[in-house]
Amino acid sequence: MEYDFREIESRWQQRWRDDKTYHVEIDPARPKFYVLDMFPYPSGAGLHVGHPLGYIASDIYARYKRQKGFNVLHPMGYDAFGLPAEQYAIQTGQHPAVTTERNIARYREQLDKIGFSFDWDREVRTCDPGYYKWTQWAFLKMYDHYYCNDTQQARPISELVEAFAKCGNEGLNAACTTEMHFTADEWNGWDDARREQVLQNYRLAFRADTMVNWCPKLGTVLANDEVRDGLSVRGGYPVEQKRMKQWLLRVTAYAQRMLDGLDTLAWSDSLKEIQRNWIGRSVGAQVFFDIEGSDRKLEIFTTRPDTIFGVTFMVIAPEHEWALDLATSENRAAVEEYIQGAKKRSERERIAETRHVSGVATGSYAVNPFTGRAIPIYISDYVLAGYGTGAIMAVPAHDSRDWAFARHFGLEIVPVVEGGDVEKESYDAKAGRMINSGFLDGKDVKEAIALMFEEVERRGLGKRLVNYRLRDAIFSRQRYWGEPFPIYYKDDTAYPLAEDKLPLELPPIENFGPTEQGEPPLARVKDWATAEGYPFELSTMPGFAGSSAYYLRYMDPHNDEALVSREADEYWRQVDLYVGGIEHATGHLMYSRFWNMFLYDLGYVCEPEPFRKLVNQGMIQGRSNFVYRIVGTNKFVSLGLKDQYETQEIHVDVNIVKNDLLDTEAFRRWMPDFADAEFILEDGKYVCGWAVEKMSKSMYNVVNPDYIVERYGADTLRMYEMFLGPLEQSKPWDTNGIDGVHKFLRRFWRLFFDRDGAFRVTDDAADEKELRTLHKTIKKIGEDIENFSFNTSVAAFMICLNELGDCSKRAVLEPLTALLAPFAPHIAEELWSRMGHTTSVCDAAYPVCDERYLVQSSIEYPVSVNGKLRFKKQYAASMTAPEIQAAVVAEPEAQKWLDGKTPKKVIVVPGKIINIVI
RNA sequence: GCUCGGAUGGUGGAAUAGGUAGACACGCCGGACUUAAAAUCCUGUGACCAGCAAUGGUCGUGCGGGUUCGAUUCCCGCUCCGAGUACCA
Repeated sequence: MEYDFREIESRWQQRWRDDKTYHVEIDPARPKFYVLDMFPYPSGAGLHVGHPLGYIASDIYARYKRQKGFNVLHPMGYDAFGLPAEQYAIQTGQHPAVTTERNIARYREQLDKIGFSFDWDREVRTCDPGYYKWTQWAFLKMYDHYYCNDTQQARPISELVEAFAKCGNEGLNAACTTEMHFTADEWNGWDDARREQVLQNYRLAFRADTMVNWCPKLGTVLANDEVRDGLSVRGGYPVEQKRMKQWLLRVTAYAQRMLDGLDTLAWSDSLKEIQRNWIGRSVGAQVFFDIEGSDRKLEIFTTRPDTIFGVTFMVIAPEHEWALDLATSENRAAVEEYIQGAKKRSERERIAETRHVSGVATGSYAVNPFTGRAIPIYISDYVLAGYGTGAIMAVPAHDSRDWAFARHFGLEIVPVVEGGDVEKESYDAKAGRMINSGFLDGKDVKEAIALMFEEVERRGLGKRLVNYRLRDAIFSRQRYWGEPFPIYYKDDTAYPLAEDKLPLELPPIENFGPTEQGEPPLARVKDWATAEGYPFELSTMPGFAGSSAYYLRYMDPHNDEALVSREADEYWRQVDLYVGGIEHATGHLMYSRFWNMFLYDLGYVCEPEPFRKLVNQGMIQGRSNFVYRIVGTNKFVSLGLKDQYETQEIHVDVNIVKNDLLDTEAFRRWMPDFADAEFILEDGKYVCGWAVEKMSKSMYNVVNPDYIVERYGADTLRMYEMFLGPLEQSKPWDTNGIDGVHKFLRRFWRLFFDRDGAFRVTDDAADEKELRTLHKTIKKIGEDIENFSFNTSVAAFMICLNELGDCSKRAVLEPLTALLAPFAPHIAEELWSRMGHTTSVCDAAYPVCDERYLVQSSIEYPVSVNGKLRFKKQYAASMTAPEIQAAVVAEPEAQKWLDGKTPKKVIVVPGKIINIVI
């Protein structure tokens, strides 16, 4: 009987649907396990063979855990709001809701064919009003809270209002946009609008006038993680800096907790490192420098206070608010020109000119508080307005950028750390002996930093300060296809919508572009206002809003009363295993952690961290094939002969190439141009060239999982994707080689049936050798799954089959079928039921490894003489190292090499190796 | 520039508390079955040298050193590739 995977797979997939095999409910009697995949954005192109990689890995793990007795939550949904659907809508006029729905249906169809154990009753879609109600709800909660630095948690804004009325903001230690000071009398004298303005300074979701990344082509602002190299991540369009009034989330308030939390997570070191760099904590000193002829003091931040004696000038950013004020009358024109020039240049141009020194003197002077000398203040765009205070103390001797600037403008360079030649280049040393530094002379750098912190504080020049690179997240997008803000305006003052009015549903529109006035698409909606006529916010929320708490919603997806019930949250708690791409390291994975910590502060969730263990699957690249056309002809020459001609390399569809051999007939049919193509073959074959490239339509290297499932079956696809290589490694998809895995499944199938198709599994007792193979395999597969080493576990199955030979004993095949079930669930279900089981193999207990069968009675030792392998010898496993030592020296083979001499020493590594040193 | 990874046969990849390098698979060579093909099965397959052969020897995990009886694994110095980040003071 042949292995008819098509029939088997479709029949079992139907059964699983009908029986709701993968439906889960809270079960306090069983331990829970939550396995989550990063949910996909349903693009119009559908899935290619790379997308399911992570889903297959997590599915194997989820099924394994279920067999181990866990109540496994393994849901799936769609990140359905987003830019591509909207861009498509602008071009075609098709409503994003329609195209999104269509794409989701296509995704679902493709996913179903692979045999995942998702509980589809728990599906969420971020664009469902029933879902985004809770996205809006969380936003309102953030709007209604501030961050208290003393207690290190979010607190209700009402507490602030109370405190302000009593004693102003004196002694308040809260996260805020800008430092401000006011008294209770002042507060009580202000009207609502003014008070609201002050409160916005503290709210965790707030509106502020800040520099934002504006992408004219997309017509929207973007968060920092959505911009790379001055271009938008989506689309690759130029991004400029612009001052705009926008909604933001105060993620910076949680910087330290997000940093500390990393230590509690089972994430890869590289991912943690990416987040640490993104948060960018640096400890330093805030120091105020006197300005000559002014009451003002210039505030700077430095991580190297030890080098203050070497400060010979200061630099402020062109955007610094004092830039114009500091310009003396004779320098004013030049300063204005420089500021204008800096403003005009885009972020990209600034990056491109990175090493080009430019700047202008203000004409003003500050005073070095330690040397007492007057030092000039410059303006230069190498100082960033957005980091620290937008002003620096320049130490040209020990900072390469300051050095280049000093050289360009002929400024003094005073070394303060011994070593290096500051005439040639800066000496950016973090260790060494201090010189030219008064009371610090002779001290070590580390010691000097500590002493300087004390000295700066003692003299009242400033204080120790921690700075973060992390910026608050810009939360509004001037787009249509996103969650509307539950915010309305009265005279430009924002007010929150009452919670019972949620969800505020996205109104239907027909034209999706921005208005002529450049307003977001929602401005086209008549009556986009409250019942009282107050207009709603016109922008919508960004992509990361809907994906920040979706893992919570899966726990309790149909709850109308809460994001997640207390009962569901306390049972499922957090994601135990999260599988997804590394590209979300600084976006989704940061925002989710922030969002979760906030909900934790408010007592809505019981775990501070959302994702305990995280595995990043590698990217599947494309493997392109090429044919070589002789220039000016329609003749194609095989790879090995192409150097004899002048050829042109042409991408060819990988689906008409097998094992790098071209199907020439299919090639002629592929494109009209090639219909009368001629071929110059080698050994009667046309061999194609190949290269690893990104998987994309234009390279003709996209492989559709549907095609693989159709030809080889879902079980083969699943196992082959795992067999391809280590899960976390990026690797090209190569359909060559899939036969090996398919062959394995067929061989496994044939152990159960004889030539005539009769079921031939016997109840004979398994022999010693078979049991040893079985238990070795049980142990290996179990360990491999725990380590996410799925490629070696597939190999272990193959080895097992090679060792078993033609074994058809139930005692062996039954546990092996259960073992195989997570990898190849369809064939396992079929064989499991053929063996007489009426319950799903999903619920079969994971086979237990009997260690007795792993113990060997004797061990074959490789024996080396002076490190070189010479012969092999068996010794009983019970023998001790000294016994083996004595025995091996007495062996005739050993005596041959010893030649009568006594060995210097005999090294015995029990169970491993013997080495005789002469 | 900084940070973090990586480099093993024709190919994908195994094996690192230092201990028989190349598991498993693809591909390829040869063979069986077949009118033939597909499918299936068996055998060989890192390179080089010697031998009719069984077999034996030398080299071999990016490069150069070191530690060790023994290094793909540890240490030092490079080369190349990939990822992240980038005037972060």
